[in-house]
Amino acid sequence: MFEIAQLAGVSESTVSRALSGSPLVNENTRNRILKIARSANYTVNINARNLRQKRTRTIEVLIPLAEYGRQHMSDPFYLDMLGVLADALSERHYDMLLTKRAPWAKGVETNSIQCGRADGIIIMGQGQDLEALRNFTDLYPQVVVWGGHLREDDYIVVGTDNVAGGKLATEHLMKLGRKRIAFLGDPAEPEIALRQQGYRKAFLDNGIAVDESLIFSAPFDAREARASAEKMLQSGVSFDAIFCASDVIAMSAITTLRNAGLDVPRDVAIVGYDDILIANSFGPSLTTVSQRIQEGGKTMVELLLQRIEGKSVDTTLLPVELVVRESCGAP
Amino acid sequence: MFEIAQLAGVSESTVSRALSGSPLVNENTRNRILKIARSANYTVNINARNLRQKRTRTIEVLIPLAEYGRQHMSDPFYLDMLGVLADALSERHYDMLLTKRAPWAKGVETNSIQCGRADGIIIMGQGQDLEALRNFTDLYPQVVVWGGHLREDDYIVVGTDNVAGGKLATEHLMKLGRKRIAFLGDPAEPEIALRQQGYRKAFLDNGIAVDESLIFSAPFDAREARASAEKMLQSGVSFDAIFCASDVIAMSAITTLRNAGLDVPRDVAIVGYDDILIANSFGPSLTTVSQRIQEGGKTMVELLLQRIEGKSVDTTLLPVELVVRESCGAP
DNA sequence: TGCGGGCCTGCAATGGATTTCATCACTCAC
DNA sequence: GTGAGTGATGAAATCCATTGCAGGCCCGCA
Repeated sequence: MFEIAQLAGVSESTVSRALSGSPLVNENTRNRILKIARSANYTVNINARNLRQKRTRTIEVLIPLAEYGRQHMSDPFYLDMLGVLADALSERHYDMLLTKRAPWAKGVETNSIQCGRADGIIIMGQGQDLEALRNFTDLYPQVVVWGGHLREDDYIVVGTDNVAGGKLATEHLMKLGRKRIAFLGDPAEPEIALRQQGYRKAFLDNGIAVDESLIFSAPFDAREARASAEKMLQSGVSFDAIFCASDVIAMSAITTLRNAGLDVPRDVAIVGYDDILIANSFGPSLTTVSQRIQEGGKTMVELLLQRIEGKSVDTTLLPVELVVRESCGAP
Repeated sequence: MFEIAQLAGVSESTVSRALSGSPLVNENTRNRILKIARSANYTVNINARNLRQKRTRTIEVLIPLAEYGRQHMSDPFYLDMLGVLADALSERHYDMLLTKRAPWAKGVETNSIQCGRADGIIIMGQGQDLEALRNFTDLYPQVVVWGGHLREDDYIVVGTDNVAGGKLATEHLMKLGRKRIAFLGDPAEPEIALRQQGYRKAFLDNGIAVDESLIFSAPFDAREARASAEKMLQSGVSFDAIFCASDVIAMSAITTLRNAGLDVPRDVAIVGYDDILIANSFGPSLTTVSQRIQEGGKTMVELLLQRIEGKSVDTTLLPVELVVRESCGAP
């Protein structure tokens, strides 16, 4: 920067101001400096700037990513969300640091906010350890969490109204005349538990008793969705519809049922949750509860940046909506 | 850090050395300092460190991510790769900066290497503008590219032997006795072009003329794969097998064919490319050419770090292998 | 002529760690 | 007893940009 200052015949202060678009510098001076900087192929050093300004314009995003060792598949939902977040952040000139491990995990001695690597964190999903999350957000409030709305958590949560979503999906199947509607999903994940709650609510509100044998909620995640669907079949329990807690689960279920010679949706109707893009691309396409990924991602970024600026911010509950994607899935 | 030094009764130099694990500091002193630092909840400021050391222990990863505006879907292949990269990088104590836009794109005035944000860049896919990529890597050699092996490019490329892979896939279909094997994929992407080359080679090497009407290579990408498969059907060209340039395309094709009442693989056998995890989870599962995502991701990280350390490094060609995932797809 | 402002610009302090070089206390060998 | 060698620590320079404050200049107005 000193050299640029020399070339332009001004001080470093002026160069700095010119490059950062400060209104304190004269129009002509600025243009001259900009031209010189460009021709010298000069860029300000981000680290020096971060150090001085005590902020990094970087947001950490925490995502459960595929684990190849154990052949664990991560849900394409995250890929969609990542795309939206990348757009929303870059629009506001923020960078995105991607991480798999939670800052409170064992072996992680510090976190990116504390050590000045990021200004805030977006956490995708509450995960299983709700208390660790709560402790962390108590210490570092510059956090937004995607997930379900549990009691009075004091961190900012963005996500759909999972109970309403679960109810919506289930009632949709009821309206189709389905009598034995099963639930498939792992309630260890808070969001899924809420969706299951919505499923139950649909029955209760319609004066029907919940048949517990129809709730398949043994612990599993997407990677085992297919196996679980097979277990459903083998269990001998009869059903004519399934509310699947995610689109990936729904797609697995459809495949499994079809392989078993069943007709979807004639024999068994399916509804999913998420509305991920890939579900459109091959099918059969789904009726699904939209997670409003676009809206949700943008909202998370907005709220986080507001909180970073010190504004007080409230948790956001996104309204749910049932969408039908293309033709051949459940009607 | 000054405060920690005070508490421990030593100088800042010593604290710094103790915290960074320098052998120059006495065992006892180190432990004392570590204990104090922990109890004071102190962490070194990353930006100051980066500034001083002129390196960030951060790698930028460039990925074509989903674009919701135009409903563009990004291939789950990238999600798998992201997981592997995240592991490989964190194992070596590197962070991952995720970006959608190429540093040479319009409106991007600088790049992360130049401004000190990252030590190197991993670029997923050569994309369409080969020259821009070449110019960029000429200026900044700390780059590894995932993609196809084109002539004598001087940047480091990691990827499977796409020609061999294409040939392998095609010959597999030939061995199954298929006579009219189609190709589906967009050769605008260099990797795909090479796979198509392999497809042609399979015919030539077996003394069969290539039927150009079987090559469906109109420009499109994964988002339109389904539409393209439909066009194939409507074209009236008869075929009894398809070599699809990616698993996503293959899955779309399978769906489309089945919706049209065809039996896969009896009427039409399918082979894909990538071996993505999600393909196992719902199906029908695929015969596919493995991209060795795990191996490839690790290799990219290794080579990049070596180059950053100044070692001279060579492009790596991963051998191809045909894998069959589960039961119900093409045999 | 003198004074209050407005507009630019420069000086110098600042942010927080790393690292070179010097120092100092000791030991050991000759 | 002296010099070399070793191990641990500290002082101070360095990385590079930002910013509060002070100052210079010009203008208008009294």
